[in-house]
Amino acid sequence: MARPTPLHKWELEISEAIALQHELAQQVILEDHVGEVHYVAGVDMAINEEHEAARAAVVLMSYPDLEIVERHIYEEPIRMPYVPGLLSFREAPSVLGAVDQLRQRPDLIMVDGQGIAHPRRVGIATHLGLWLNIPTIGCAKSLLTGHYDKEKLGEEAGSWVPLISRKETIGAVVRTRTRVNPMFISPGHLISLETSIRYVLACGGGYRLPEPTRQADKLSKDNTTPDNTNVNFTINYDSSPPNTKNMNIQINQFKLW
DNA sequence: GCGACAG
DNA sequence: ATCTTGTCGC
Repeated sequence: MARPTPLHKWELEISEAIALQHELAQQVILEDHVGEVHYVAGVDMAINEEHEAARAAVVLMSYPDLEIVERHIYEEPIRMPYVPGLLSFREAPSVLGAVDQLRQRPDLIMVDGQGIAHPRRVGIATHLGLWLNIPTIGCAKSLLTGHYDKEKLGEEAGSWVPLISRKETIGAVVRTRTRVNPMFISPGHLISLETSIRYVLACGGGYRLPEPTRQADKLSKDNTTPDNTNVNFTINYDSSPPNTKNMNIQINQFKLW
């Protein structure tokens, strides 16, 4: 896939990253700019503590068949610690490294994490959508911010309730599987909440996670040496070294929320 | 003031 | 995210 023009650099101080999110929030589009969907991609990342490496994975699937078309892995040194609200600065660069390897451009991307259901409305799904200019959906396994009526959420797959923050609907709590903990779905960029929910349910393969994200999750965690079967494995040995020490000191000096 | 806090 | 065994339920 052709590399998009970089929107900004990723090596930022915490205060700068937060300021950047405020700017990016102004550019988010929540109307549907989703064309015909033939390909859906799922992205995820895993950490190899032992190697201090981040392994991002992208799985491209046909839609609506949900057959695996492409699989790519991208590995590089961890560049940031995990800071609530700043996840994209830790994971997005690696994810982009994996997405770069796609031959076919996805019509829609499902991301593990929040879209606009974020304190500044710029979760990792939103950030990736802005960077790639491709519709994205945030598919998180737990809540970051917002509240919802737990009583009104049905137990059956397909039921959902709105996720509210500051009197606004920022996403939906969706039961993707009967009697299983719900997923926190929110639009990333170039898509509406209604459409986001529709595609998440349409990509359900009988598991809690939507199929594209589930496949990417599996691939990123797979310890066995990736076989050459539809998997491209790229390692960036000389990317910018981790600057986690400075970050850890900084974390306590800013209001992250 | 205290708690909450994607992965 | 990651650490971890068995186990309850459809």
